[in-house]
Amino acid sequence: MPPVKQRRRTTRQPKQQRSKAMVAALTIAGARILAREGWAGFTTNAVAERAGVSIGSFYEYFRDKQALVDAIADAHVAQGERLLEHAVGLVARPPALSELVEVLVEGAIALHADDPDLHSVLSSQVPLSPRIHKRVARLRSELADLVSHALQGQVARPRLVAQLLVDVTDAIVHRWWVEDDGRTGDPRVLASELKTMLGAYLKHAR
Amino acid sequence: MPPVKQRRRTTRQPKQQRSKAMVAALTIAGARILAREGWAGFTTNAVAERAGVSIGSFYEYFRDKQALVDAIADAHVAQGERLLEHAVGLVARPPALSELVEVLVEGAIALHADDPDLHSVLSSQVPLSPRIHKRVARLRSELADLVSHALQGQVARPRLVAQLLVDVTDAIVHRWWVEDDGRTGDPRVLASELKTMLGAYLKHAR
Amino acid sequence: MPPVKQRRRTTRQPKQQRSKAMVAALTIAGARILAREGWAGFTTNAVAERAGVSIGSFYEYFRDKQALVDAIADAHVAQGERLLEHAVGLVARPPALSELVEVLVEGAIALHADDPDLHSVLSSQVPLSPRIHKRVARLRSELADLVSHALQGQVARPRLVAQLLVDVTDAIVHRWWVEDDGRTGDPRVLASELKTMLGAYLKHAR
Amino acid sequence: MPPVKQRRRTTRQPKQQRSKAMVAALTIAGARILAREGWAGFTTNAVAERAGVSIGSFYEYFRDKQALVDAIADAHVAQGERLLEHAVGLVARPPALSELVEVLVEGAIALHADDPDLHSVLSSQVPLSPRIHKRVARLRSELADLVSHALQGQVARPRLVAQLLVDVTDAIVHRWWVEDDGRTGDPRVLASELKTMLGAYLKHAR
DNA sequence: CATGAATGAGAATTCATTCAT
DNA sequence: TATGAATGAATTCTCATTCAT
Repeated sequence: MPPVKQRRRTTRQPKQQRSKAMVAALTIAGARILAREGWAGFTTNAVAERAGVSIGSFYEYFRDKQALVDAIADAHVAQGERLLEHAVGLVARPPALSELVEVLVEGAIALHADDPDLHSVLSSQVPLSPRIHKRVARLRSELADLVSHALQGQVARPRLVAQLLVDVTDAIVHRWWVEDDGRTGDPRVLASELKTMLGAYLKHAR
Repeated sequence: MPPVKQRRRTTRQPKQQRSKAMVAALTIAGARILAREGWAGFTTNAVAERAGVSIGSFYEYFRDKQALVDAIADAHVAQGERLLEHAVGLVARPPALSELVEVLVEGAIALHADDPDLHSVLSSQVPLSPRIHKRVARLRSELADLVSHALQGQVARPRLVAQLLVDVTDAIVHRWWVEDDGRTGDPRVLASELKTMLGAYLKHAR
Repeated sequence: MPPVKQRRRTTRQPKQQRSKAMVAALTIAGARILAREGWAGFTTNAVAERAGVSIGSFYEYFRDKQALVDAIADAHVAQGERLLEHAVGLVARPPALSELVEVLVEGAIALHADDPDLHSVLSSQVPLSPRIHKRVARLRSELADLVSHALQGQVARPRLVAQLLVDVTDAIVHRWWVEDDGRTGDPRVLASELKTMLGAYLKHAR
Repeated sequence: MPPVKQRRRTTRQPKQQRSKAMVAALTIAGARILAREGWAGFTTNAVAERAGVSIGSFYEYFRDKQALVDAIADAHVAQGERLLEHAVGLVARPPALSELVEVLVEGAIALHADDPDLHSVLSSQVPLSPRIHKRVARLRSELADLVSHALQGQVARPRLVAQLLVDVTDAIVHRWWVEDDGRTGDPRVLASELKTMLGAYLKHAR
């Protein structure tokens, strides 16, 4: 990006600034309504009102309702990506296998602990566009690549093993943390047992 | 003006042949629409039309839209229960650990291979009543009991291990067969690796 | 009516017998529903069910819903007529003015005490056909004639006075007994004062 | 499927000019339809169409159909209150008994001469909410208080007498002017006789 | 650009009535 | 005649979206 002159600092790109603020306000308002009232309460008028914006402006910034849904989902996934990047930064290179399991499971839990109501509604009621599904799939895939890299030389077929680790961890934590009806039992105990399972698997795959 | 609610609303039980046929036709039509067009296309008028029945008849047999949703979900879960019972019947008593893993994973796959589009819509868009959630939870719980019983004396804390086996298998198969956008890779290969993982875990837990 | 031979006593006019029973059952069932659930709960299917008759038979005996409403109203008015005839039979000929007032007011009260819920619904919610309105008007008119006759020679313009007596009594008792929201006060005290008023009027008109 | 009820439902207060005009247009259109076609023709779509407004706008200004009914009834009662206040203003303080009777009867007639078709439908077909019933009861009660005050020192038990005067006058005029099917006779003649009756009563009660 | 009143297609549901058996 | 399953027009109400100001 070419350096910008110091002049006109206070008024630079007022349109884009304003636009971004508007989009952010609507996205946040929408996420809140979705989390608190579910899909049934999520109407464009309700979102605009909560964002303190006219319904006309809503349609200035979003083509239609689905566009807002996508923006909310995008933001949620992006937040997940950020959490993940952060966690990855904390890991020793290369990590010990036991550390890998620990980080994977705790990372998944942290991920699902972030705005769990929104996460729940998003995954069980909201019609997400294929783009969002792809993005989530890509995120998992990249994570599997990372894990695969860490497993190089330690297990046979590291990519496959990595894929399994990531998918199992995410799927099971999702079920225990967001889908459960209180039937399954203490999720912390289960998570501990999950680590045992993954550890045993890695030891065996070595 | 909607009349004050105080009708007996029998919604005549489907005792007669004809009634059963009607309920079946509507349930099937509804399931087909749900599978093909998703929740958005699932309107009472569309279901009645596809079933070749008047909208009035729809409400003769179902109290309201939710009742049909429940019937569809019930039928789907019942089909799952039937598959499960069948699979259980095929298992040696007591099964070898390797057989247990085999049956669990293949059973889960068979379960999710049954009308996967419907299964997908049902689990990600449709507002299911608590009764259905309970029923699914109970099904899983009973399966875990079964597995737990088979593990008696072979592992420490069999109920916990069984719970983990069942939940992991179901969650991961659900993801691969129902949620996946074609990113993950060949699910058969993954399933095979899953068996390896569960086998390693059981061996370790012994 | 020509004398009927004694033969075929037990089976005479089975059709008309049955028909009358049917009409009566439906009329009574309809009246009960109207009284208990109001106009909102008064559906043809509900009436047929309560009468233990199929909806098809309903339409065998009544052209449409309005015909049943009219039958119910007719029966209610007829019951009123019967009460009136009875009361008239008890009155001295000619009655003293004070007795006349007494009988009028107490008669009106008795009239309104008969199935007051039905009476209330009939007069404030149900769309009655003009025929019924006419019949009620005629009943009042005939009563006024009766009263007028009793007043002959005792007051000037007896028909006018009679009309006023009848209308005032009926209107005010209707208001106090069926329309009142519990604001007006003790209706027995008011009724007593009403008699005072009517008495004073008759004395003055003499 | 009707969304779960939890909206704020402001039904924006008619603060602005435009809003008031809208509410007025819908109320008037509703009153016209009620008067001309009765409760049966009174559908929300018919009202909106007659008001030259979309059905959506109807629900922007009225929570539901009952809210419009209430508004129409409120407006009708308010008109009655206005007439009454006006009439009261014209009365000498304290009025002679004969003037009191005159004002009461003529006031009641004026009241019932205002939109008699609407008045009729409102009192015999429309399901009015308790609030409206209370308001009408209060209006009568206040009128009785007024009359009672005027009767102080002129009759024994003025409140009771006042109550009777007001109730009789209102009930009988209601019957003659809005319920009558042309059977009763010339209402003006009857009204004159009514005054005679009330006058005789008051003279006697003195 | 922003506003928010207005729109109207569309969804759920009811119930008087019919007609094949 | 009796039955009652079936019908479908009609009704209430919602909410995504537009457009005049």
